Amino acid sequence: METAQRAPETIGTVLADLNSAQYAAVTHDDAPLLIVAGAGTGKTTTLASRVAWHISNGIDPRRILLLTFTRRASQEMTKRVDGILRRLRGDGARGPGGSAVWGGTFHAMGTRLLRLHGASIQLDPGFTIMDRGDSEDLMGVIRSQLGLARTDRRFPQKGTCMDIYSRCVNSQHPIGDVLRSSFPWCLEHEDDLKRLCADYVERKIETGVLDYDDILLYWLGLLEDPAAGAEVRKRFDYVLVDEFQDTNALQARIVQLLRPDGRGVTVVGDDAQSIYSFRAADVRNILDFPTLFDGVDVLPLEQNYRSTQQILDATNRVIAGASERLEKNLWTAREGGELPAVVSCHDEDEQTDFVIRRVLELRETGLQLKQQAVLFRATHHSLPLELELQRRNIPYKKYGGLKFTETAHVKDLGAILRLAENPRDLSAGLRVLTLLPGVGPATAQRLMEALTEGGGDFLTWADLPTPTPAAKFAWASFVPLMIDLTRPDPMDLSAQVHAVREMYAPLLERRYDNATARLRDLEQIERLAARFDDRLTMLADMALDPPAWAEDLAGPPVLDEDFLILSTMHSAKGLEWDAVYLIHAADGNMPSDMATGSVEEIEEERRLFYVGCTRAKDWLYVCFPLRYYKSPWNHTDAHGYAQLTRFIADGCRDAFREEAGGVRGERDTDEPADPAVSGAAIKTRLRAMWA
DNA sequence: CTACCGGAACTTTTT
DNA sequence: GTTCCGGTAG
Repeated sequence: METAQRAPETIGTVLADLNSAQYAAVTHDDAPLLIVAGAGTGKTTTLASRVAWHISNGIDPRRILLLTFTRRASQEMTKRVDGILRRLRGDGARGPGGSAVWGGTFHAMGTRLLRLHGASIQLDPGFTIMDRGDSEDLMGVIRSQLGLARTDRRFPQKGTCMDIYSRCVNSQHPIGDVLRSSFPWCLEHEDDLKRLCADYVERKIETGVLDYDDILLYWLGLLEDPAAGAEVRKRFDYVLVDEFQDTNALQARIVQLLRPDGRGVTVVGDDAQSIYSFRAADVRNILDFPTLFDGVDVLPLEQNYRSTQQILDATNRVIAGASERLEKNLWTAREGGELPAVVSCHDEDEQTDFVIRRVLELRETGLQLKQQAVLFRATHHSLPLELELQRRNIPYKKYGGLKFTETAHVKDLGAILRLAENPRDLSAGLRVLTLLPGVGPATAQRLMEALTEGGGDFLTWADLPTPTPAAKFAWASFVPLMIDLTRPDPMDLSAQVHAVREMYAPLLERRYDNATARLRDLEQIERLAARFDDRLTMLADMALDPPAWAEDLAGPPVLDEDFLILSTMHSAKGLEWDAVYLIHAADGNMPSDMATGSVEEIEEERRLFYVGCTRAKDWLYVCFPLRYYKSPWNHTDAHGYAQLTRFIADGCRDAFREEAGGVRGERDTDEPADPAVSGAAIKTRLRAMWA
């Protein structure tokens, strides 16, 4: 507990912990700055210190905009900044207004700015936000309304349509180019896709709804507007961007227009870790940053504080195969260590066995479960492992994959609140209405039209006869609820959620199994609602930050709780663990068969694999099953043989040691004969002696 | 027009 | 296992 009074420190002593490269980056002047931060080089420390540096120079924190990739990253950053500021003030207690910095994701900050300034570009600041699933649903509705659902020449599914649309917007390329480069199998539908996207756009405009991409688009629009742009620019002296390698064309343009001369702009990133091009992120943004402004300085951070020499050697070899890169020579002072291992397993079950066995062995030596992580390419890759962990009562937590805010019951509740907030919101309305028994797409459509004609007043519905006999009962409680939620004197937010819950509970029970668990989630949301100032803010947070909601819904963390981490490699970005297990590292999964169409795609897979490997501090296990039982959906006993990922097989296999995943024979050979023992390994063993 | 059934086709990564 | 489509009963 930091409650003791301490003497105030100077910024100089605080920065004394930094190495010279970090120090130079932190104290760099206001010229535009690109920090090329290799994996594990203290990027977060550096960026947080730079923010603190600005503040210690007398800059008002509210004039600093700090854009991060996830809220987890932004919280971490804010925590560090606050920590430094406390040291400077000399108080141990929590200081006031610590997080006055504008910090968050592009989407979260864009939303905040659009609420403040949207009116000046004819955007109703009361807009509601569709998450990815809502957008797909709307796309699906239009898709069938336009008659594109007929089956004779199968039209791309709503999710694919959404991908195509989003890709066009984010890359700012015409649909023809996008189809040719990324969705060649959809080329024959180009004209229909155009109609579909055009309609989708119209619907969003008519209904006062923004999707993820719109947030960036309107933000850019705000900046391009002479009057509004000037207002927004006036707010910030400093703009710092984390993970710049994963920004897209729109985001780069936004940064540029926020500070047209580049002064006060700092971006941090690692081109070797660019892994979001499927979301239209463009490595060129970081490679070409030096040409974005005049007088850009580039500072590399090359000392890795994370991994042992042995692991770093291996990961440097993995990335050496990449084509175009910003020059970096990562080195570490953490000499020695255990060679990372390539673990060949007979089949998937053996892989599961191996991981669990080794995880438990390391735990025996004192390494907590949460210091170990299992990483994989696709969310479903972890399913067998999850089953086995459950069976054996080993706690785990999974990042990436299905979010709680994407589960049907949470979405239903959110849609009811969204409809109350914005009665024109079509995706919310159709979702809510078709929840009522006896109401299908057609009736829902009709009711939404009536509501819109009635100016969005839910009394319109009260005057209507019951839409269909089957809906009688639900309709009688639903309409009064909506009227109640839109009263001029609103109840407090928890009470609103409570009211929604009361109406929705019987529908939920009728519709889904394990209703009790789902109802518990909704109770949890009722409690969470108290945190928010208003409904609009809560809904935006739900849409823009699903992971945080997943954590919150999982309940308050138990203090001494320990759990194994499971994560997609994408979600593992920016994190680190003592021991890392990459599973399914076989060609076909890594690189994924879906992503071997072009050299660029394969290169991105290589970087993804690199990101996975570089999460490891002391132990790295790259596992792959030799034998796959194919086609999980048709239950034949067909199987195929797999090979180790080409990213190791092609030329850096000697940076790894070989290990067999089976139990037989590897017991004795594997134990501590290894002469090179890292500091961490010694600590672990020391601890284990008294465990 | 909705609810439900069967067959067919599809399964990457996420703000 | 899922989603999507078309057919059919009420």
